[in-house]
Amino acid sequence: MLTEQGILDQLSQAGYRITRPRRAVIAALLEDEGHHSPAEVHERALVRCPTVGLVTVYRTLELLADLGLARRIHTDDGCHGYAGASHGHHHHLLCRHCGAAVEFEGCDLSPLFEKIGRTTGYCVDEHLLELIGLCPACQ
Amino acid sequence: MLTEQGILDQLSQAGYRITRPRRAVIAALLEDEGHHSPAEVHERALVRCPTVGLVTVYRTLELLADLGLARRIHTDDGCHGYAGASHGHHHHLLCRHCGAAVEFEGCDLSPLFEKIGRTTGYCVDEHLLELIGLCPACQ
DNA sequence: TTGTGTGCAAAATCTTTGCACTTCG
DNA sequence: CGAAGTGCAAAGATTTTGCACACAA
Repeated sequence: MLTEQGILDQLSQAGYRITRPRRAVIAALLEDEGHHSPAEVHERALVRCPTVGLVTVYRTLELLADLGLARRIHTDDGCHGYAGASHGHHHHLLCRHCGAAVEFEGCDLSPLFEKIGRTTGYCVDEHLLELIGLCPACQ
Repeated sequence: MLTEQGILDQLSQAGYRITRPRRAVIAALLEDEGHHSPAEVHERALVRCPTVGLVTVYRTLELLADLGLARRIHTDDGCHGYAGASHGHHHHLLCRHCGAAVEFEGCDLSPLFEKIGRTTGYCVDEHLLELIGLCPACQ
């Protein structure tokens, strides 16, 4: 799990400045394990830095994601969500009928990636997995 | 694989009307294996129904997705993409740098699905897997 | 014929950009 | 001090909604 301090260090090492708005965004992002829209992150960040603008939140989230310090999350409800980079590698399980979404973890696809990598020459380091089925209530 | 005719039948059975714009959207969606933004689907649909509006594309895609006849796909580039419902079994390997896409097969995720099914109570019968990495040329 | 479906235009969101001012280093 | 970072306002892009007309069934 990447801590706030760890992220700040990496930002700094990458040549970016540590500012109050950035601290606030990072803290807001790490506040819980969920993923949040830029607007939600902004709302939380305001608590720590009352002057921070939504624009800065967008820019900071993009920066963090590009540096691998945060992750972009995509779900049916609200695309463009972000989560701390190390908040588990979870995927979504969707109910085709009622649309309920559940997160799950523990997918170990490394063997598959290696196999694919050998076959295609690609260096696979990221993936998107979405499962679709029927939830218990809809079966 | 759900065919255009199959989708039309199901729409009809569900009490929805078969119209030219809807046919055009469905055909556009099934035209290839990829997933596309509403705007892309619209552009393709225009070939078959020159009067179809973007709004109708949005509404039709939403309807199809709700009925399970199309799927919403989320990726980093362009959220809100849609694909034919049965295209779930074609997987893509994308190069993050040059965008090259390769298809691959032979993913055997059944053990994972069973495990997830036991844990969550869901009956998993479809999935979307997308791998992202660097192609040999870009490494 | 009837009411679902459609297109248009406009509204509501969401995201990005330009620019002068701040502030970290 | 100098350049990166910020906030504001405005522009762009995307998605939704209201409404009168069109057309499947």
